[in-house]
Amino acid sequence: MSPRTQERQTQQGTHDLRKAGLKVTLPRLRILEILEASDPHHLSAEDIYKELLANDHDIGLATVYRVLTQFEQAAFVTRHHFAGGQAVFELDNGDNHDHIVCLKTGKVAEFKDEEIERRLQEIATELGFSLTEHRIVLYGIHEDHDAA
Amino acid sequence: MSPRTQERQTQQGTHDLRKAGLKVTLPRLRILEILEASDPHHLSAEDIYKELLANDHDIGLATVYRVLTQFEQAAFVTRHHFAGGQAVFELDNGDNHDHIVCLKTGKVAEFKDEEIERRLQEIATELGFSLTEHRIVLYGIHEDHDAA
DNA sequence: ATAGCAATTGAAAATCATTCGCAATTAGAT
DNA sequence: ATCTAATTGCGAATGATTTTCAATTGCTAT
Repeated sequence: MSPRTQERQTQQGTHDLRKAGLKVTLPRLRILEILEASDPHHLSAEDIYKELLANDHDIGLATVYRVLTQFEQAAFVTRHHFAGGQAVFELDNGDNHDHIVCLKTGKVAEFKDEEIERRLQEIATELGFSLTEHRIVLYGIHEDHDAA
Repeated sequence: MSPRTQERQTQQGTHDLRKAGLKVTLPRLRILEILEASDPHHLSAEDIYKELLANDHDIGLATVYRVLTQFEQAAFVTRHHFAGGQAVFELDNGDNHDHIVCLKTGKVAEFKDEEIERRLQEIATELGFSLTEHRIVLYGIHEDHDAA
């Protein structure tokens, strides 16, 4: 990552944090940077914690969880509970895409489809709901799964 | 529940268990019965455990978890991780429907839609996946949420 | 029916992910 | 520079689920 990019991201992060009414602290900036650098991958709190340690940043796991929860409330990130275990987080670019997970490799791909969105909206309305959000996760086998 | 219905269900359960290569035990039959009786509601392991106790069946919570996991592998039940906390289970009737959850009341409604299914199939194929299953959860506010 | 063995169970301890309590630190307003 | 509320780190606590292990039970071959 170029120093230029780093700088721009940090400024961006500072701006986002202020907008959300969160103090600009090193842990928050660092976590934002890690999320940005990993985009569009999905990281668990533990992943982020390890990445912080690997960069000699002594930030506690509890703080990572707290910050991620705040980021979620501020709509910076989205929390997913795919299969089993721990939640994963990804930067929310506002496009609210959906996911397809390979059952062999665990790899996650993303997609977004107008037809689906429109139809889900209709369905919710038919059932008497005002739709707030949706989560779609497809599970399947990617064709390249055994091509090493 | 009539004795007749009870009997039929138990026989059915016995049959299902045998087919799945599971020994026919009282805990497994009782848990199956509770799932059948509650259909189509979603029960947590704890819910089932409490229901068992309420009926004077001394079955441990660990057993409930073990049995539910076995039932999931045998495709008798589906495990869901809606918002927060504990997993919930429901009998799998083979129709693989989807869910919409009210954010106010937590109530869950179900739906199934051909158009959605068809389109998801297409999307998976376009992305190079062979689709195994899908999970859709809509979150919204039901219009009757504040009508007491 | 009955003995034998593997599968199953209950209870308690262990584990895993996540949250909380609290004293020490820090960002940002005055 | 000062003050104060927000934030952090650490360890303990929590909640859900899993594991361990000895005791029990279902099924299979007498």
